[in-house]
Amino acid sequence: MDGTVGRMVVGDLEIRPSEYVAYAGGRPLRLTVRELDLLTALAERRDRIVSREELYRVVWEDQYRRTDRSVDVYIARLRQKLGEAIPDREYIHTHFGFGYRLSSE
Amino acid sequence: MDGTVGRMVVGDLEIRPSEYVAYAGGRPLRLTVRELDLLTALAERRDRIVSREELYRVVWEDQYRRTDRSVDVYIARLRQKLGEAIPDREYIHTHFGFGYRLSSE
DNA sequence: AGCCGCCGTTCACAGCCTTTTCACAACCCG
DNA sequence: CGGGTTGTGAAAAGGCTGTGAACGGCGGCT
Repeated sequence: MDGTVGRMVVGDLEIRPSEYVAYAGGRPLRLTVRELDLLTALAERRDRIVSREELYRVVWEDQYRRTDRSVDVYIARLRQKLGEAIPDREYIHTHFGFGYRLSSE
Repeated sequence: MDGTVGRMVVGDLEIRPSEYVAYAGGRPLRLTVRELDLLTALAERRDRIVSREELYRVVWEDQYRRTDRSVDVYIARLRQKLGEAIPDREYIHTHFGFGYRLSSE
């Protein structure tokens, strides 16, 4: 993935794509490469609704197939890890029929 | 739906079809796809009386049947959500026997 | 090589949200 | 008032999403 920025902050999240790390409330998250790529893609588009297709194109660098559930599965894993790190806070919102949105509020 | 514009303003409403969002008084509305499509169709024709048939053709992309109440039901839902967001203000007007009109005054 | 652990992909199915349909009340207008 | 039109809650139908689990590939280690 390219086009990344050195450092991005979304609420209590800090993402450093160039260093392949992300922090939640100061503590490092244990993310895999795909998870970090997906989180980065969302962070670069914070507060915007991003379609599954766009996410797939950017993170997987391939053409999206309507039946592919990869994005959903990785969203679930991100939610899980973010939820463990920072409870009582929803970062990733579902937009039914479109995709997802990472919120900074 | 196509032919949409990047950004439309009607009174305190702002609609951004390309981003799949609409704001009422600065706050985002929680609209479904159909609701947003219908609001967009009305906004594109603001201050004009639009027939049910035209709305159905544009939003549902299908031929309108006189007995179909879908447009009415979605108008009701839009009114509900707009009313919650901006009370004491009627945006969608009924024109008996013809259709509806979104007003900007 | 064989084993092990981790990661990415795919599948299945429950649960959820949206859309459509229906029924009846309320409304408009001649 | 009467007939057609519109408003709206509720239920049915349809489609989408969440998520645990299974599978296979890959790399590291002994």
